[in-house]
Amino acid sequence: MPRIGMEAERRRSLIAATVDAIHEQGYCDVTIAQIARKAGVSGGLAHHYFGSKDQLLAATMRHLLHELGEGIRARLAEAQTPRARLSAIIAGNFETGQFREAVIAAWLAFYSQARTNPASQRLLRIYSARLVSNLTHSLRSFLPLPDAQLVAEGTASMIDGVWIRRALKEAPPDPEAAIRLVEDYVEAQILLHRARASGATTPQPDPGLPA
Amino acid sequence: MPRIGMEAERRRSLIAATVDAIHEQGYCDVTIAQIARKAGVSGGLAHHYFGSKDQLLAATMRHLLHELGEGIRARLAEAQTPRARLSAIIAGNFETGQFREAVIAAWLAFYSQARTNPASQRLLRIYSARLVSNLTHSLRSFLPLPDAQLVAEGTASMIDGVWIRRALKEAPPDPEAAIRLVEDYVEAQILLHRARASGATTPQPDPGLPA
DNA sequence: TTTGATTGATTGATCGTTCAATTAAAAATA
DNA sequence: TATTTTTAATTGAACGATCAATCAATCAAA
Repeated sequence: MPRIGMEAERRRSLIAATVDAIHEQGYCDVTIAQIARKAGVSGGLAHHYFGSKDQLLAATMRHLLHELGEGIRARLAEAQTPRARLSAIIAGNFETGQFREAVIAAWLAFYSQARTNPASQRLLRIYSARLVSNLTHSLRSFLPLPDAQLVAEGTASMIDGVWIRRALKEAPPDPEAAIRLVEDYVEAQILLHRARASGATTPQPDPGLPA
Repeated sequence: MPRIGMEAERRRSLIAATVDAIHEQGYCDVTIAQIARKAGVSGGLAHHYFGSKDQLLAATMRHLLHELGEGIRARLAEAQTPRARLSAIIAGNFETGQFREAVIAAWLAFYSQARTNPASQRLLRIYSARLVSNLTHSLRSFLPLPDAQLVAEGTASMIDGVWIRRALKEAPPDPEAAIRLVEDYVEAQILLHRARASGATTPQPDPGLPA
């Protein structure tokens, strides 16, 4: 079998196998042997190309981040207006291929793992900061900076929340419903903050009882 | 040392130690020995009271779900109006004691683990369904059923999203900022859906380019 | 013949789990 | 009260299984 120039293909299939294995076995219980078998190679080869289990998992995470980022970047390049840029970011986060059960399982695991792994944490923070920054910038067309920052953080939270709640559902992912939920948030927030700014008497949330 | 009636105390401290250990080591790398040491007992005792590592982790999850549920129930009992009930649910989800780094780490791990563990999945689904049901019921005072259901799902997503994004931050958790974000969502959604229902010309989200 | 790809048996360490032995509080007995 | 017996709590050493990582041997394309 040994043909020349196998490395790229092996790396690709091992990373894909890692995502599937996490989906099926769970991040904690996944073994190199399972991943390798799924990729159709021996366990030794995974070490040969990635060095260690940790590095394979890290490479998988970088791959997912990269794919998501590329998808969003492509959509942003086509967007003509600030409002269209907002929609591009939102839709990019729920692109088919990303918003799949196996990928969701991997993301969840990485979020969990990033809490104790500095390298993973750094990656996620950079991605998250860029997302919020992009959102804030586009929102500035509609809102003053403090409001834009608030809504950007809210939008990022809503996106992550829709992702995480996917992990609990049985029905197949519904990107359109997900997008609608986030778009509704953005739309309503723009209206609400504008109304507040214009001094309209808007009903305030009930503070409830003190804790 | 052996005094009588230690079981309740040991169970409590072992569960507390489990949460802390997950926080420090990460769910995957946590060992019975570490948890036991943190609780000040031997590894054997953890098995004596919980049977296995899996059962200890499951008990910890049930404990967290129970605490969160009790907190919300207490707040709901004091709420007088539908709007106050909404705020009670939201505030309950960010109660100090729940909205802590260690607890967040544990929740994240459980969400990830629930994907492959049917028992954990069932627990999370039941909790999630109850949350959405409570939200929907209170929202019915402001919105027709389909809208109420949508906003309830959105609120649950926003709560989960704010939680998960906590895991990425460095600064200590800020319950008030978290509550404000979710309250803003609810408030704005009620206004938006009412405006749409009353036939007002509301700007629609930019559909963007087809995927 | 050379070279990179690939394997699979092996190793070494880790960790969940078990269990026989030990401790000291509580209960029973003298 | 003093002493013995009982009982639950607790330990820590030992076992067995799992798995990441290594590496010498093999294979086939160049």
